[in-house]
Amino acid sequence: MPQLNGGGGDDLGANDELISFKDEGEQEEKISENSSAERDLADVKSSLVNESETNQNSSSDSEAERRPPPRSESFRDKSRESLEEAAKRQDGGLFKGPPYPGYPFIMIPDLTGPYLPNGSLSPTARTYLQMKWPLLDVQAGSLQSRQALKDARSPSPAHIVSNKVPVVQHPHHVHPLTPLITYSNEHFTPGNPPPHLPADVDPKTGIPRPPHPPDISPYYPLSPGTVGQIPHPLGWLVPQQGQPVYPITTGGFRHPYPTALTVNASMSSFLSSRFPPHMVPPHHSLHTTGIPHPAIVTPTVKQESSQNDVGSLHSSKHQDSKKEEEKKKPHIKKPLNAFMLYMKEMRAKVVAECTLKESAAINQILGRRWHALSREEQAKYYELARKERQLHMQLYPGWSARDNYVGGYGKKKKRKRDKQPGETNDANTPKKCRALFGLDRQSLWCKPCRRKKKCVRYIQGEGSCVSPPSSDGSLLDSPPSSPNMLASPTRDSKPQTEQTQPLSLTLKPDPLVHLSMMPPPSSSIVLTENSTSKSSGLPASNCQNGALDHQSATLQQSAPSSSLLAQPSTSSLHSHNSLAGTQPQPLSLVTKSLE
DNA sequence: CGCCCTTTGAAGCGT
DNA sequence: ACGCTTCAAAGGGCG
Repeated sequence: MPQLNGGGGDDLGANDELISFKDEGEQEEKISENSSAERDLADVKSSLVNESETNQNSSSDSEAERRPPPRSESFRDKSRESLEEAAKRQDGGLFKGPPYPGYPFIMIPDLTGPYLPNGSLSPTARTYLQMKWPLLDVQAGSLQSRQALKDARSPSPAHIVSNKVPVVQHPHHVHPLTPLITYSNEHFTPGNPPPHLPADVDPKTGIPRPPHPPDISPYYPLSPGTVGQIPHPLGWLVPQQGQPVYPITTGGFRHPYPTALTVNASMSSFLSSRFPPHMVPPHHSLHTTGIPHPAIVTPTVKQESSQNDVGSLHSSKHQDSKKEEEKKKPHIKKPLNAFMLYMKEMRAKVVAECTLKESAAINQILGRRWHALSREEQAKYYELARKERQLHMQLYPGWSARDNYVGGYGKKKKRKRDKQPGETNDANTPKKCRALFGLDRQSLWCKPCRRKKKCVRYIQGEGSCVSPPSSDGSLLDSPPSSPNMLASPTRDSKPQTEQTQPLSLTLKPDPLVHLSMMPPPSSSIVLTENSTSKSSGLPASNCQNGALDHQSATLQQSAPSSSLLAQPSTSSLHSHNSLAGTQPQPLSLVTKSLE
């Protein structure tokens, strides 16, 4: 998808979002209404204002409503199933669940509406939201240098991006640092405005904002009390006091982080939100080279672009010195993309809801959820990601993803797995044995997998890589994350925002589901997830999956995979339904053979 | 200790 | 232009 982006992704922007949406929802768009991309985005963004309403309709909200009682603690105790299975089971409960009283993080309403007690926003909240989107008025100014670079490399019209972001509908005066401000204040500002900030004055209008009600949570997780605890939100941001969020290393970059930026309160708040206070080193007396910011990691992994090193690093010819230098260089991480932001935000919730802690499993769940998100919801994250990139760009003008790219020769390759390109993406591509069967069922793994403990790739007919007896569902809903399987279908079925966003929408069609889900769309999710969860035949996940009727769930679960794989189209949905009813056969792997 | 797993998206690299 | 690869987060699993 990203490739589609004509700009090459440099544009930071809207394009990406649009495209991604387009791609993912290609069918959807055709089916539903092929509103122009621009319009979509615009709508999405403008609609964000009324997010509360939207959210209420969204599955998430309903999910919230349906959130079952506290999860059972048993999950962990159970024999550990495959990540996938675990994910599925856990996933079942993800969408449900009442607000967690003790939950450490506060989520912003618009994004996490579903998790709000009532799924509704207080008037204030709305106000807050309304102020959210005036962001994209990015002033090319500070970005120019960097963007110039980018432009040089790629034709992508960064400037256009900044200007074009439809979101710009805000009439407000734009502060030079607007991007940051909006980014931070409006997007990330915690419910409690930073102490240093004059109450809540709208940077643009100068009019004091209504204080954010406590219930309004920051976009990014932020410990409720932490804000106050932090002497100065900027503490770690401001050079004098500490380190910029995206610290600028002495020698790291040609253009040190603009003072203005550092001073920018909003920025700080953003940063603090982006990188929650708890992440901030307790002592704000961080030296400039310190690595207080999560984005900057002590370079175990050195940064390669020597060009970044300014004089500070005497490009000594000695390796030792080089190493030292390298060590000195902070590792500036890539800005988080939309999904990463989403994960970051939601992971805690997922973890909280499920006892499951394995990131792999959780990520699977998150991946599904991501697909289940409505465009609007995703748009938010895309937008955030865009800003993130912008911010990152501003902070590290000279930084390039290349700096962290270790694919080159002689580089310590961090290569993880030798997965075939598109392996995960390929709908046809089965899950890896480990993912499929889990550690507990290694007997089912294919030989290579067993030997290596690491699944190379599922080979049809090979070894015992057979679809799990009852766990059929596993495969099927197995990482629907695989775009082909779920993503596209999902999108297809997903009619725009209004529609609920059950995890695997494709699975929804089940008549049963409809019946039960009539009221709140979310219910569908519940069903699906339940089905999946129980697919393994394991006890319901502790993630509160009990709600669903097991039988229906069971039926459902088996079918989807086949339908999905065979036909990742809306039609599949229906077929699947029928199938589900009549033929509860585990097709997980079988499907593959079909192809 | 360090990589793997897992997810999506962005971006670099190679052809 | 296209496709593949790497890296972002995260934390348990595993050699």
